[in-house]
Amino acid sequence: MTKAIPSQVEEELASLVNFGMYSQRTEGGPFFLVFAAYSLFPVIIVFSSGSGETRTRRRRRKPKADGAGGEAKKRRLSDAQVEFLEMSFGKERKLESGRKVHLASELGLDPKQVAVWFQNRRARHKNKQLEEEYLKLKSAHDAIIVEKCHLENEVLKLKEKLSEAEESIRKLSGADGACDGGSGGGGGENGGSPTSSFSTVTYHPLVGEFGMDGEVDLMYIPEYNFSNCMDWVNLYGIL
DNA sequence: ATGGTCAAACAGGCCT
DNA sequence: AGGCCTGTTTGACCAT
Repeated sequence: MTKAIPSQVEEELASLVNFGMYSQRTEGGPFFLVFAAYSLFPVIIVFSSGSGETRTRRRRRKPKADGAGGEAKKRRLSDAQVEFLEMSFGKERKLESGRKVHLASELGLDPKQVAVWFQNRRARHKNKQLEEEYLKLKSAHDAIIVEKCHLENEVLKLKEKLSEAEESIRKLSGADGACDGGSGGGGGENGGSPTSSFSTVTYHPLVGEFGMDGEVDLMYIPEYNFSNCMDWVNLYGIL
């Protein structure tokens, strides 16, 4: 039985509520900045679409007009009302029937309004949690990318050292090359060089040769095949 | 004027 | 059946 409030009641409530209705914007200053970050997170869309993708929602309604033909005005809650509701929400996020009625009478609101406020508040809370979760994952991801870059640099340095060492060995063996006969086996044409094994490594764009398997499924791996770690750094604006 | 953001309100499906 | 969740619409407000 969650029917629309009769228009008379609604008007009375509206007049009760009306008193500080627009003070929130005028006195609140740039409070909208608090919510500006909400639009930053495509991941939130991914999260939330996961549970509801099979639903089909019908298009809908005209603005509600009461029986007398008047327009139902949307009215903001006053600062005091919001503060009270926030306190209540802080104590308990669910709203059982008795508390709803009590809150409504305390605030001079319709119980339906209180219920709607709690619903919307829970939704905002959830969005904020998702946002925080996303930021945590992102910073973990960035840290891993940086780590990967460092490790790949280390690999490059080690490769250089290795080829220098190989060069020295070649020179030394060239010096007594007469002894090398024709067997050549061990070294052979691939030089027996460990570098060849490096050269055949296929680098995963994210985990490289270090295979951080446990982390992979947490990450977004793009199609683009990055040639080196600096591409990642540039892409993500890290370092 | 227009476009963006936010909260209030609504709609429809799901859950208990 | 009633409440909750999620997505959407609407209106108020602000910045440009």
